[in-house]
Amino acid sequence: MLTLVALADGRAMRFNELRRRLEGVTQKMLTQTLRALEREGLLTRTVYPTVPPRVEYRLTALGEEIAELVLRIAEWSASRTEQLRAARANFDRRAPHPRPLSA
Amino acid sequence: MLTLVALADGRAMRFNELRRRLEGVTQKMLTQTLRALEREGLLTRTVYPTVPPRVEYRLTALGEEIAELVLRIAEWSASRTEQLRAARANFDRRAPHPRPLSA
DNA sequence: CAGAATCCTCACCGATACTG
DNA sequence: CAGTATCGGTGAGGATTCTG
Repeated sequence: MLTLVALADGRAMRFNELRRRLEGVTQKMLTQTLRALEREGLLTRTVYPTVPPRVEYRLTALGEEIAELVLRIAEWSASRTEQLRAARANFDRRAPHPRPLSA
Repeated sequence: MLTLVALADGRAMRFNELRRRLEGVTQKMLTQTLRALEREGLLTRTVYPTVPPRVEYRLTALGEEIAELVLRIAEWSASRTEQLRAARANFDRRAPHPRPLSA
């Protein structure tokens, strides 16, 4: 999801560059996610046989299509953070059916 | 995700009705998902104190906003199933770096 | 730099039984 | 009907180490 957003501007990005942009993601998960997206045909992985190695990831046409849709959701949720936060606070305050963990 | 899509037409739906529409979902997961969505303020849960009980779920205005965005992604992926399938097949055939589990 | 390999934990989820 | 409660396994993912 956010990996797609990080690439949504159409630029090619290197592995650690992505990793920095998606702060908090582990190397394992990023690798795994990129492989999955590559497998779906949403991005291409290009290895330049230099030393040190350089690997670039770039969205395919297919990838850009869905990245745009995902981006819209990201923007929507960013624009609604306050309402969402308020809803959560309200829900937790009124603490419905399953009794909360209030001792 | 799909729970939002199932409610995207704006109708109120009952628990087992949703469960049937989302075939494969367990009762536990559906309950859990509905609670989460309710907590985010994306849907309302209305209990009619009849016997047997009747509980209706309906998207809020906020929920309809995001449901529409999610619906677009669902439609997109439905429209691209063949390309996605082909990409997967191709990827698996060429089986990149991490050696596949081919014995 | 861009990973692969290994180990290990715990929380996710299914299955099952019970209830107002 | 619409849940809650409990148990148990399993696999996702973190941490760490190693490499071309």
